[in-house]
Amino acid sequence: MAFRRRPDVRGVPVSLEPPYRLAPDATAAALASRHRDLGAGEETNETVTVAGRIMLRREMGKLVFATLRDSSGGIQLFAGAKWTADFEAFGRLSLGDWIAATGEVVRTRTGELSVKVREWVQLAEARRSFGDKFRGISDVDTRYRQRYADLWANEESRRALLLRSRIISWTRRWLEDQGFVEVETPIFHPMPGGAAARPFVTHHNALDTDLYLRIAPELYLKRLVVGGFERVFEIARVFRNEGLSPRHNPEFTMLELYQAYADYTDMMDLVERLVAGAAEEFLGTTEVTYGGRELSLGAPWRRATMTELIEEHAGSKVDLNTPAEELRQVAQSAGVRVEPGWGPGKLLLEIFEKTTEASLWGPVHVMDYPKEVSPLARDHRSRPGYVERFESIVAGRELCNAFSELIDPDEQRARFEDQARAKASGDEEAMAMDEDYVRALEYGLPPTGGIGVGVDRLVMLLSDSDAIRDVIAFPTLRPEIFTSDT
RNA sequence: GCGCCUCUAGCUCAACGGCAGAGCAACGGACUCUUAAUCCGCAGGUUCUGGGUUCGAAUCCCAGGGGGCGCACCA
Repeated sequence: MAFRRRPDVRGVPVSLEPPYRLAPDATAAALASRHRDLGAGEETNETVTVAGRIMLRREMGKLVFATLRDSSGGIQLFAGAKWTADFEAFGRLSLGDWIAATGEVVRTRTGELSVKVREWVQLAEARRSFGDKFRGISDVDTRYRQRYADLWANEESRRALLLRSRIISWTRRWLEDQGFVEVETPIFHPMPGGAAARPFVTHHNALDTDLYLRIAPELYLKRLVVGGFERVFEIARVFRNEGLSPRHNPEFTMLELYQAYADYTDMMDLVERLVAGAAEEFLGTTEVTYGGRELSLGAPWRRATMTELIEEHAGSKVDLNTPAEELRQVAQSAGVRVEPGWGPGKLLLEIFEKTTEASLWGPVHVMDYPKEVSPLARDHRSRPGYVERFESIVAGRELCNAFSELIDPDEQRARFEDQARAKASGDEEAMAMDEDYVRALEYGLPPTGGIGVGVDRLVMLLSDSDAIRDVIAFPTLRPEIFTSDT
């Protein structure tokens, strides 16, 4: 794409060299609130320095009005030949230029709060245009690739990223207030584990060994619980080598936390309080709309078992005791491509995902997954063949995955062995035996509840975004090919 | 990976087989209270790329590239 290189500001440089530092002493928002009562046509003696980008400009002969925007909002600059230094040059500023302006706070006769510019300096030139001054940039590719331009041009983009920052910060405080300790665990893993996903592989030269970018921090966080951190959490960037979609980015952020002495029902309470609390904090209500559809995030959320939900939505009464042949038939008639190695647990999960999950709007905790598909969760206390695991569906999507953690080292070893067998027979996402993790469990992991929450999805939910890319500053894209005219 | 859609001026979009256009931005000018200022003027193109059909292609066809959406996979 070609760009406009500004033809030297009509031969006269607006300023020779931007300053190295400056001290703006007012923001647009602060001025607006401080001078709310200033009447039209009134002037103050208060001299301020504001800084930001020129967004709009209206030339009126010997007067120039410009709209300056800083991170707090916008304010008008009011320049006039009679009182503004370098007035001619002021009128030649481009939309998008950064400037600092000093002058008195006034309200114009037509009622616009303004800084009456005495002195000003150009801080940076915008050689490229920010697009249509009214419609901004809407080309999706340009928006994500040139996020710096998108963020200036589109209020919605800014708003989503700001909300992301605030949600993460609020979550951190919220957890710390409850005694959780934030930790950092390795991103390089000698073997991928803690989730079913294909990893990215890299290589360490000095150790001459392959390392995997983590697909989940889970196993390290539980090692920390073994080590005595009774309540830990990590806001972890994780990496999964899978397809891109409006809801999937290869790197995404997961909040994982582990709480000793808790079980999965405690995790249900916790996620309800987290999501409802964040909604209350940032939207002022737990009654939200997502994609035009109503959603009530207030606790408590519905709790139902996977088999109950299948019966409700698919009309099939199936569970782990259903004869394998019948399960296979139900799965096939639901459109699942059944593979030979699948046991009843896998079939049940597939039936659920195909027939039921998409029609759930939520919020609902889908409880009690088959043990066969949950290698890290503890056996259900009363339902043989199931584990104490739940996923919460909110706005039709999986928001979190949690369980009463498996704490028995022998059972964990057996589960890993099953996984290793699945991997050997071609399941690329199956886990491998993690000897060190089993060893950690042999030192004793107390009963523990754990949960992983998709942070990007939480932000999407509260910002009413339908694309994960909207809540990630720099989403993964195919690398751009640069040519001479880009 | 497969299917469908899409790509025209810096930006947002028209033209849909018959002279490539508009608004905004840019550039020159007028204007002492504008608010997407207004007005006058001027300039701006490998219509994503390559090939084909046609008297004639931005438009139809084929191949490639970028992007979007859906499916698959997943959170």
